[in-house]
Amino acid sequence: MDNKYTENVGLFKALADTNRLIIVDMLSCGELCACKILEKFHITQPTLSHHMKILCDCGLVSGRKEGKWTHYSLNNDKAQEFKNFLNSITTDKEDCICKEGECTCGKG
Amino acid sequence: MDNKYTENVGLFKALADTNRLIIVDMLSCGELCACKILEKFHITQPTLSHHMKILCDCGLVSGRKEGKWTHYSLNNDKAQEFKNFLNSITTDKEDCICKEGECTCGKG
DNA sequence: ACCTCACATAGATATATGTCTATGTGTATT
DNA sequence: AATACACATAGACATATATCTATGTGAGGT
Repeated sequence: MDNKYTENVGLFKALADTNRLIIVDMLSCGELCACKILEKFHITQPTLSHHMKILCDCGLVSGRKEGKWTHYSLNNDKAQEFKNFLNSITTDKEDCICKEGECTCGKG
Repeated sequence: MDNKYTENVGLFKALADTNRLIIVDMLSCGELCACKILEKFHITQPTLSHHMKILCDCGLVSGRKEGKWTHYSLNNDKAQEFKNFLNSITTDKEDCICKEGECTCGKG
C-alpha cells in the first residue's frame, strides 16, 4: 500500500542536490560522456562518480560502457513514472487516504 | 541562470522523506488539521511540527491558524510550478546546457 | 610488458537531517 | 486566574550525505 511512497522517495533524494539536478537537465537531450559532464562542474572526478551512482541506483539514469568511457543517459520511462507519481500525490483523487475521515477539530 | 536549480532543489529536499510524501498526498484533496495528520503516523507531535515547517518553508504547503488548531493545505500553484520544472529538466529542449558542445570521446 | 587514461571504490571528515524529550506560547474553558 | 489543549521551539543524538584524497580496475596505446 505505502510501497509507492518508499519506491519513489529514492528519486526525490536523488534529485535533492543541485549538481544532480543539473546533470539530469544535461542528460535530458541525450547521452553524455562522464568526462563531458565533469567539465561543467567544480567537483572532483570521484565526486561526480558518486553522484552518477546515486542517479543510476534510483533508476533515473543508465550508464553504457564503451571502451574506456562511460556514456550516461536519462531513462525516460522512469522519469515519466516519477512524474506520474508526483502528479498523483499533488492531485485530488477518489481513493486518497485523507478521504478516510473528516477533521472534527473545533466541531465538538 | 542556474537559479532555477537552487530555487527548486528545496522542494526535492522537502519531498525526500516518506512521511512528507504521505503528508502531501493527504493534503492533495484539501485542508487538514495537524492533529488529523498526526493520527496517521507513529511519530511524536514535535516531529510532525518539524516536517510541516519544512513543507511550509519550501512553499509547497500553507498553514492557517484557527483558534488552537492549525489547518494545512497544499499550495497548488507552487505544486504546478514544481511539476513544470521537473518536466523541463527531463524533456529535450532547444536551450539546454548540453547543446553547448558535442562529446568528442573516442573521436580523436 | 609497460604506461596512460577514464572511471570506480575505500576511507575520512564536516555538515545536514530525522527523531526524540523537555519546554515555551498562545487559545479556550471553567 | 488557573488549567488544559494544540502546536512550536530548543537542544541532544544517531544516522545520512557531499566532498575530498588515495588507490584500485580495466581498456588502449607504445
